[in-house]
Amino acid sequence: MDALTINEAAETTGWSPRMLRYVEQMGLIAARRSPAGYRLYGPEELQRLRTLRELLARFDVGLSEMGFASRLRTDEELRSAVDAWFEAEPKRPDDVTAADWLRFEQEKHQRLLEAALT
Amino acid sequence: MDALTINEAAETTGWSPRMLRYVEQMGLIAARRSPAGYRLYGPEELQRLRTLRELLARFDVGLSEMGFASRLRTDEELRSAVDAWFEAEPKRPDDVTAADWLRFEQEKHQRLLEAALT
DNA sequence: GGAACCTTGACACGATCTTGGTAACGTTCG
DNA sequence: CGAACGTTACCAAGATCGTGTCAAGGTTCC
Repeated sequence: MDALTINEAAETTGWSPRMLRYVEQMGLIAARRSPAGYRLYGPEELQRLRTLRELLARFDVGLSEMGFASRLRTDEELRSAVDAWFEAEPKRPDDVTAADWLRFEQEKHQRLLEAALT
Repeated sequence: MDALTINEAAETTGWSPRMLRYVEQMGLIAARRSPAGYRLYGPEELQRLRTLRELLARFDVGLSEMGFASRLRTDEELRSAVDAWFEAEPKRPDDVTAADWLRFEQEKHQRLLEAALT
């Protein structure tokens, strides 16, 4: 049975148990639970936890920022609102047509992608 | 001459002057400057400022989170690192092929889109 | 049954973020 | 020139983040 309990997981990942719960609360890595409610970390989660640490350190990113990134990819409405805002960069009127067409194409693929993943 | 100074811009957008400077510092909306260094807000910026307010309020998002979203789309290395991390969701090996192909297609369009906007 | 674990919830503290205010100084314009 | 406005730089009150710790109680297992 290859699943570690929270203290063991903390041991091998470098996070504190407290932080593992926090990471879960941020919606980033939710361990599955034993029948009694104990968190169980499999190899997948352990690896992701280590990778997450590297990522945060390397780019000086915070957990809450990763939490937001997570929101961006689960909340479709938020994502498109944010995308729309950024895409409204100062542009001359003629840029619109081509760019908008491309955007439509991209979003079509996006929808296909999401449909394929459900 | 249709450009407002910072206090006027604050008036019509609902931001405080202090916050307009802060928004700029977050890398979200930089007004152009007069020869003397005064910030000048054109209709584009004013509209974006209003939209930004709505967005933040509607989704309960903070400026720093939008700042991070901005980082995500300018720092290519960061973006791919974050994407990679999220894509490493628990998935069975067979899910990969179709989804990955679609993702490739989507990214191709993304690149085209970015090229078209520069 | 008791030691050693797990759970959630709370309090706490330093660091950082948000936002306003003020000071010191340059610009615009009647 | 002087009033009204802009700039940056700094201080400060309150909120949030990251993290530890502790309490009250359930689980595991010898």
